[in-house]
Amino acid sequence: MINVKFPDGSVRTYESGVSGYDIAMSISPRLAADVLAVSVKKPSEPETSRGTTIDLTRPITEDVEIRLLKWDDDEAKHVFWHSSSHLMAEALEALFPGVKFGIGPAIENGFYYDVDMNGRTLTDADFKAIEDKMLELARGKEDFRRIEVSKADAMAYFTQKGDQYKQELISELEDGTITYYTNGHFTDLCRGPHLRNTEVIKAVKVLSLAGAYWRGDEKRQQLTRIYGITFPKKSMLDEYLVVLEEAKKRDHRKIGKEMELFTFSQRVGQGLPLWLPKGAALRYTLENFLRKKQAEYGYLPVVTPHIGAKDLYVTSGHYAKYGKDSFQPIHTPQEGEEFMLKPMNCPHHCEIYRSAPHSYRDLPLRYAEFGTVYRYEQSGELHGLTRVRGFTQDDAHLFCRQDQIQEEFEKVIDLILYVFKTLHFDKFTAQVSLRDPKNPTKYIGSDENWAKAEQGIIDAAKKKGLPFVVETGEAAFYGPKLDFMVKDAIGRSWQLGTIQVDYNLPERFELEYVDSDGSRKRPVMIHRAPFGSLERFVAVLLEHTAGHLPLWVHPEQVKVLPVSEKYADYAKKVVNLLNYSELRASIDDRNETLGKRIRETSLKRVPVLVIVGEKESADNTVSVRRGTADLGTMTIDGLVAYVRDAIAKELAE
RNA sequence: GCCGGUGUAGCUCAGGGGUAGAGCGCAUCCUUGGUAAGGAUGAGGUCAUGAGUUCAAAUCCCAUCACCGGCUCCA
Repeated sequence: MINVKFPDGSVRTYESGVSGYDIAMSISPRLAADVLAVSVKKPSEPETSRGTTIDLTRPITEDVEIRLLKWDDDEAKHVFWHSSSHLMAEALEALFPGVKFGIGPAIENGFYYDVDMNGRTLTDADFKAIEDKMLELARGKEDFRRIEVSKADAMAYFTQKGDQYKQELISELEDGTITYYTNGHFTDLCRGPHLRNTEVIKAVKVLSLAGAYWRGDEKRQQLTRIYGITFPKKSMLDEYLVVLEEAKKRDHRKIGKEMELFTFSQRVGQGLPLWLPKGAALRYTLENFLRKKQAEYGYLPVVTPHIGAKDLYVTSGHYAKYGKDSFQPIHTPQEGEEFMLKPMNCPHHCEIYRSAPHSYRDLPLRYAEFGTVYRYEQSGELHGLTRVRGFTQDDAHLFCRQDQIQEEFEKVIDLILYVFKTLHFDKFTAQVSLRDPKNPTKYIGSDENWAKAEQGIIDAAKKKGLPFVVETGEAAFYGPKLDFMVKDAIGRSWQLGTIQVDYNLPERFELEYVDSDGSRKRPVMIHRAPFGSLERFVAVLLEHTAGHLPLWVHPEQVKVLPVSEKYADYAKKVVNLLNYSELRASIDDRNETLGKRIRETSLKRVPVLVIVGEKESADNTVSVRRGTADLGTMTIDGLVAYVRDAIAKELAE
């Protein structure tokens, strides 16, 4: 007999070998019908462990804590979608005999399977057939059966089947640990866990196709990745599709067009954004906000040119690393003279540091620049404002002594958190990016410097109490990073703020300061950018707010609507007074009905609407509306005070 | 760069082997309005670009370019 402890603390006793499904049934058949998988945690596992998810049908043979997982648990969804990928594979095999399979995992929303179609091209037109087949198979109530196999048998099976991808995977597994899962006519190499059977899969949608390199290696075969999603209820699928549609409405490319913030021109070139007047206003507001804050933090603004001699980047090491994949050198009438468009600001800032000798007393020095840089991103990578070929970093480089790193680093974290907080980015992830020890040629600098830098970042993040995830192999080639990642409307993660500790560029540029004992020492460099880039930051800000920007950054804070053209002069006077008070206001005196102009102003997401007519012009007042709320009549001074106060409140939050 | 898709008016899109449509926007006129779409008239397109098939191509084929979804990459 074994003891099974439930999340509410109660304990029940069962025969050894009881399954999760049996346990659920023993409580209620209704529960058993809803349970998709079970999580078990052995007493030996640490307190923090979430337990291990296993098949509902697996025998449990020792005392455990269990959680019966239903759809609302992420672990259950994961099992559901993983099983769905097997169901899709079965459908694919039925529809396209001879198809070979790579891997087919669950993802955050749904699942995919990578398949080799033997040269056949799948298109959207095939989706319906795949969905129908999946539903047909699901209705057949196929059990998922777990089978343990020997490595030799597994290899023999997939060799006979001619699936080289599975053979490769098996070759890397240890004998005795290999399992199959079979549903219907489809058997897959798989660790599981899976659903009991396919019957619970009631709604199926094949979403999209993509090419995906086998094992993520662009030198290897490209497989067809088929994305799909499934649900236990048809209505859930419908809801999901609505949510997807809604998310698309928050796409910054769409909002940017609607709000007239930025555009692209094929003539100017791919990935080179053109900022329209309103977009420029938004950018300037963000820049000035940060300029002011950075001044408080002791940053010194510098300005450097958009190009630099090629040798500058040879010195920094960037040329060796990225030279081939960059915009190529600019030639001059002078034979052999070459310049590069600057792909980053650090080498220029290093040269500024070198322009004069420095005492230990001068440090830290914090050079800040909104530096526009140009990177020849692969064409397939370009994406709205989030990935472009010309962009402006809110860059700064801090040169400090070894004993100052910790404090400087923490102050940078404070600054970034301040920026994020002010703009209500509360759902960011802090990510510590370390080098990949298996791939040392990707990096420059000594092991010792790397170890120091990596430890410094981790210590600082811990000291600030910042929860972070560690990603190995994500470091820059000259140093580790602490990145602040934020998701866009459809869940893609983008790096915004970044802090990097760098022992390598100071060495390559032979930067020095004179220490208290008169000896020459090497400063440490911290690269940092709270926004990351203005372009990407604006993009993510637009998606987060769906374009309903905070008043303080909004490029069009107030729109003044005269009731009829008789009051246009008064309206202009109001606009002038607002502009004079440094508020961004404009008039809409088009020959349209008031109702229509109100509608359009609202649709354009202008936060404050001011309406003036006979009454207002007679007694020097305005009628104010914020969104859909009528704020009544105020004096013009009262309006200025109101808007200023609203802005101050936003900035203080 | 790779896989798949898309490209028709400023925007959103319909159409489709016999030389082009809607709504919105824009212009002009009427209307002079009180809190989410007033009316009329009009301008605007080498149907992304280039080559091909055809008596005839915006439509079919190919290439190129750009964009979209992924993959790879991201100093």
